[in-house]
Amino acid sequence: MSAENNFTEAGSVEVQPRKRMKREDRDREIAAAAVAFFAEVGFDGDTRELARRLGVTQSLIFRYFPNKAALIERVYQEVYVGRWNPYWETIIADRSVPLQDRLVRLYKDYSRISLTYDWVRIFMFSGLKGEDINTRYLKFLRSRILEPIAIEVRAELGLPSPDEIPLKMSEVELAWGINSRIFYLGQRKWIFNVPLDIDIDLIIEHTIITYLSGAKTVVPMLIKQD
Amino acid sequence: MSAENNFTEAGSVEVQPRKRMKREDRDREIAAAAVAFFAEVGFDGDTRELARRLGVTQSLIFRYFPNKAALIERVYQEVYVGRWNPYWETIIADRSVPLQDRLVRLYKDYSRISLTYDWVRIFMFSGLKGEDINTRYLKFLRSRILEPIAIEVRAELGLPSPDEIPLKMSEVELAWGINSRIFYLGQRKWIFNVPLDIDIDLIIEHTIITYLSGAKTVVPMLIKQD
DNA sequence: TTTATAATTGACCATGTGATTAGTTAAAAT
DNA sequence: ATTTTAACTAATCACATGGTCAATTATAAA
Repeated sequence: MSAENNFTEAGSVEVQPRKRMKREDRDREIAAAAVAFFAEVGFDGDTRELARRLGVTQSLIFRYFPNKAALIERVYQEVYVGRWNPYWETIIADRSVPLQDRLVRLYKDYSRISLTYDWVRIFMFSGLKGEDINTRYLKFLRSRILEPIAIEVRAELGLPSPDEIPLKMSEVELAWGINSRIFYLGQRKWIFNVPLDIDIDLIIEHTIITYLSGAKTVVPMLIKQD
Repeated sequence: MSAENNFTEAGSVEVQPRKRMKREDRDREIAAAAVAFFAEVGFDGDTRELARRLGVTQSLIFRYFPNKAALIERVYQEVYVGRWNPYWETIIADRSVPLQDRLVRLYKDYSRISLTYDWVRIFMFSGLKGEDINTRYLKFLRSRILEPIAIEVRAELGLPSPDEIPLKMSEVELAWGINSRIFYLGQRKWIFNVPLDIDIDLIIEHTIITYLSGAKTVVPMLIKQD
């Protein structure tokens, strides 16, 4: 958003896009176009085609980014770092709201970011390329979202807190289940071209219900095992 | 497997690999190497490097495959078509075995194929490339595995059969949850480089329990809705 | 209006890559 | 042994791609 500055007031004349832009603006424009472009064709997409889409010469891109790798690095920043919302981390622990509602709210909001075309595809392209950004992101996700969820589930079920019995890895694995479910929706839609027949928000609700219902059965088992 | 024909009987001398192979053998050798190679680097991997790994000239590859696209097509055949096991389809409907056991058995076996390095990565590479093989595969999976599972769940819960009340899309969506969970394990391991802390077979068991437990709660709700 | 600044371009280089083809040679057939 | 077959190679083409740099020109400052 905010990429458009050619607003047209009622009755005014359409403003032609500036031929020459301020460094900052052009920089942002290139970055945004790169996100969309690489999301579509992958990081092997060539810079000439990217330039063509920008209506600009290829050499201009290299006046804004020292090389292609730097441009790709910028794309990662825009998509992963730039779109993380710290609010997600706070929802989870708010015990004034029923756990099921918290999780539904969290994942409905999270999916608005992470189930976009750009996000899903770039995540896979970078993963397949072997970039460590994915590893780092998922570690972050684990500590900020999944482990907190596992802790809340303990409380919800009236089980001992992690202080008394440390979180088992399998409890966290269970929480991965939610994420895998959500992420797979994005892959079906944006990568595999398999339509989702029903509303995503509804699937999220079912996913949470299924998770909590399963946790109720499984987590007590897990804790008992040494 | 079966790529090795230089078997060495006890005491016999190591047989040197033939410089010139029969068309059939070389054909299979190239195809196998292509699977491994493209799984690693993606379909933009160049044929010269592939040839180097085979210990062969690049031009030889083009004597066996008319062009690179044909080689890639062969890779799809090897990995998707060639590794599907019809036995999976029969397990599901065998009501002499408890449903939970059937599903655990099915997915443990399925995961031995679909959670390999080659399978997972090529699936993503081809998906991102926009090939329709993924779409076709997932449609196949849906009709051969997921819908049958949803039907068995109806029976298990003593609910009306699909003859009386047709399967809801959301019931099938629920079954997608199993698959997404399993597939995500493969992605974590082979793409995102995030170690799985616990045994895959154990996760599969938990996944099935969670699914069935969730289905018990959700499916009756789904059926009632018009 | 003129000058200074910097955004933008066009031509070019070096290298990589899919594909072709004429020739070479190991191995089977005679 | 000799001939025949076909597996394999070396050289090469045409084009694509990341990156460079001197020249151009829109825009703001004077």
